[in-house]
Amino acid sequence: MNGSRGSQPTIVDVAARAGVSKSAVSRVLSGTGRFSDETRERVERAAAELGYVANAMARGLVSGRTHTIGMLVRDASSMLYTALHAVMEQRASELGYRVVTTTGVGRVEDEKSALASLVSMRVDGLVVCSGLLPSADIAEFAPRIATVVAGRPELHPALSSVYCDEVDGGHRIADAVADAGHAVVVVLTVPLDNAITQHARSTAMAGRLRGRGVTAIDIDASFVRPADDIAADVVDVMRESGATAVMCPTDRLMLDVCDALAKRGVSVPSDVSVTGFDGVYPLANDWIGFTTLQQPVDRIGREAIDLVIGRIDDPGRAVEHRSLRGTVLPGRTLLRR
Amino acid sequence: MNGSRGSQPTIVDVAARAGVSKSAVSRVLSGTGRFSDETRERVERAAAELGYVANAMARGLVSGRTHTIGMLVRDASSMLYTALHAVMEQRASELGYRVVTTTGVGRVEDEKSALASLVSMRVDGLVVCSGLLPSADIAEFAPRIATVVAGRPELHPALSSVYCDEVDGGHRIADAVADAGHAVVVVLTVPLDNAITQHARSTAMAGRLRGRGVTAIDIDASFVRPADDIAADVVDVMRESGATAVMCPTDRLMLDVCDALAKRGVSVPSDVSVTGFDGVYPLANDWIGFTTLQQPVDRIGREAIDLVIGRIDDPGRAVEHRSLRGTVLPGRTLLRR
DNA sequence: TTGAAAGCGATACCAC
DNA sequence: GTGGTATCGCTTTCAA
Repeated sequence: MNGSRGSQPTIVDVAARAGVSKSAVSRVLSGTGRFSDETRERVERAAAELGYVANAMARGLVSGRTHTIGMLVRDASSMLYTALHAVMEQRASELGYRVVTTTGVGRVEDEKSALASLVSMRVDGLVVCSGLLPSADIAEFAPRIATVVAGRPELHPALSSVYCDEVDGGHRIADAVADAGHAVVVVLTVPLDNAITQHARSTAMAGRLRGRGVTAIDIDASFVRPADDIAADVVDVMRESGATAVMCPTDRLMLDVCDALAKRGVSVPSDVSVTGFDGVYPLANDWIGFTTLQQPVDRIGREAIDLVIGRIDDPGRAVEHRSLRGTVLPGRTLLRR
Repeated sequence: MNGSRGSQPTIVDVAARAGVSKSAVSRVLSGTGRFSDETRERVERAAAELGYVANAMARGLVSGRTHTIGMLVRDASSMLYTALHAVMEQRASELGYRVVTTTGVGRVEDEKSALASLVSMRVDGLVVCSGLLPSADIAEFAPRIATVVAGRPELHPALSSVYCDEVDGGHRIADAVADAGHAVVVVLTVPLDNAITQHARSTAMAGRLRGRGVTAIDIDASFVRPADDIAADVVDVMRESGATAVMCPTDRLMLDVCDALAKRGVSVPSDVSVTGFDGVYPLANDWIGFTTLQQPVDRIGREAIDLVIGRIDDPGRAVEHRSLRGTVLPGRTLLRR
């Protein structure tokens, strides 16, 4: 069967065309073993003429390696994951690996199946970037596949991880607010089961504020709540308490809240100061001017890849947890009182 | 060999544990053929106990189908591709397909190899989302794999495509500027070889302006030029010509230009009106207030998936080109003169 | 140096 | 219903 119909040419087609055995083709194309220049030339020409692309499945099936790292992201439209994705892709390619990405579409079940799908592809390593999936579901595969959790604090004993120090970050941005002289501050908090990272940072913010004698008022910012409802609460609380600042667990929510506040006649920052968290392009930009905590996304992504590949090369390597500190990105949305 | 070491359990391990043949396991797990309840129960239990995940490579090798759609994106950090990605993932999962994504890291060579890597995985279909890769490189695989180009006008006779009507979009946003009474307008133009889409839209903008008697002044906005240099040119041209508006080929560039202009003491929109193109979250947001042309990303993504899957199911299906119209998203950055 | 043959893990078609 | 067996496309011994 030659490539005349729909199917892809195989190594046998190339061998026939080149007039050599399929073993020879395999050696030439994978650059292993010995072969004459003549053989090499014939094989390469035949392969090119046929538009031959090796079947990674067959190859992986026998070699047991795919040179591929699977990346699970929570939400393809989140700028943070998107930024991580870009960094990892870059770093992996420097190290001779390919990255394939899958995502759940928001529900835990989907993420589980997305992860299983990566496992079924027998990727050499796994990088999980999702604050949603429970540790246990990830750890299940860790004994068999090099696995690293990126972007969330994950202290499971079987999983390595690289993440932004959420507590430190929450403290720093809270310090910025306290330093600016705000005495009553609204903190939008996210429940633990919504997103581990966001819960951690909002808790840290509120804690630090209180530790500094600032009155911190929590408002529930569960994912199910429309930003508009949250903004309504913020307005009410501001009226009752005289709060002068609002701290958000993400830049994204910050944007929605600013928008909703504006529609209720409350303008940022003249009526109220607002801070965010994440600090990823494009929202982290002077012109937009968000005051936020910038996560060290470049380092997180790069080190995550280095960690997985390290474990691929040496499965016995010890589990590591790397906590990286972010920095406050000053902007126009936080005013001195 | 059981799963005690690093390797994953196979169908043989499951069969042994369940005390049945591997054929039986295959039938139960894939739900095809007949089997008794007793068999099913034993197999399912054994599989669960072993944490068995079928090897997609072995499966794909024999079945010839992977139920996977490969998506090539230009740049994982571009918001437009990111938005497309999310929509496609969603739609594909509704239709029982998995999406795996790879990206080049900016260079054509990388994109070619990313594409080849998708082909080597023998994905059932291919969606190419990149304004960078030349048609010929994509078309090469089209006879063998269902291929659709999304997000760029692609009229190659072997490739189906879905895209935003760039010319219409350029006209509409230019009309908005002309309608607002601007008589001299700067258009940031991108060369054809930088990005086909951006070239098309900027050309359309300038053309329409001139057609309406507006003076359009082109400024080169090649990718290699820093936004700051572009902004410097804009300031010079404004001074010489009295231009009152700047049209950008993307929201992203618009953001950078606004920023650079602000740093030169030119504020938007009081000193100069600015428009963008793309209209994707998070920049398309009332609070940020960009006046831009919003691409119909949801429809593009959805229809791209429907097209590939259509061609997977029926390879003989005719090539289609769907041009979808965008809409002007009014904002605060375009002022009446 | 080269080719023949034995798998890799799953499916599908076979008799039983 | 069930279990053997050929097969998918490739890498990898092992002889020649």
